[in-house]
Amino acid sequence: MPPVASPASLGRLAPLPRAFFARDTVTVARELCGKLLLRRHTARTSPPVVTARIVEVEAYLGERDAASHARRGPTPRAAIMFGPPGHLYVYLIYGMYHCMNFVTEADGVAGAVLIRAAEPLGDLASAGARALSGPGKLCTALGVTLSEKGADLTSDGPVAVVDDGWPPPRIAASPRIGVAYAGRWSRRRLRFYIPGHPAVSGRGEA
DNA sequence: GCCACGATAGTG
DNA sequence: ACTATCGTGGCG
Repeated sequence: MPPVASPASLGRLAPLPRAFFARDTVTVARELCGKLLLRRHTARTSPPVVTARIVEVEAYLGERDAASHARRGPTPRAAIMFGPPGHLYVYLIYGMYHCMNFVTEADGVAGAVLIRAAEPLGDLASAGARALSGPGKLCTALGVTLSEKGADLTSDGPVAVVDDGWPPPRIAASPRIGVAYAGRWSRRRLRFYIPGHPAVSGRGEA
């Protein structure tokens, strides 16, 4: 793994712009692999910026995708998936875990990318976190909850994404996790990950 | 108003 | 394989 800049300097990199997210969801998902996640904490007790490298994501397409929360249209929970791209969609699952997604596609078109795993860097790594493997664990570690839902990813808000120039050696695809109920959509290869990366959840199979 | 059910993860 | 725990959305 190549050396990375200090967390402080990463915090000065420009967040990925709205145009990055305003594209086809699969394209955005693939390109998010290897990017850096910036979590800004406001509490003085926390470091100002925590960083992690995204190593696993899933694409959730619009209303036609039987595994997507958008499948029932713009309900109160999922309406944000239909809104402008570059915003954070957070939901509570099983009453105890949060999952974080980035809204994609043009305004009016539903789409989102679920962030499933990341490699802790900087202060997080120093704190002893070996991996942020699984969407629930990732949100717990970063302190992302429903109160961050709707945040703008393209400003210097609570969550942002930056490109530090690290090229993923390779990106693999597989069916999505935990969507067996979705019929043929459960078999589509819409999960993207960096094969062999230790932070990938489950078996990071090649 | 009710109630079954998760885009999960830790324990047995 | 079992289950904690609660917001969401389908249904009445």
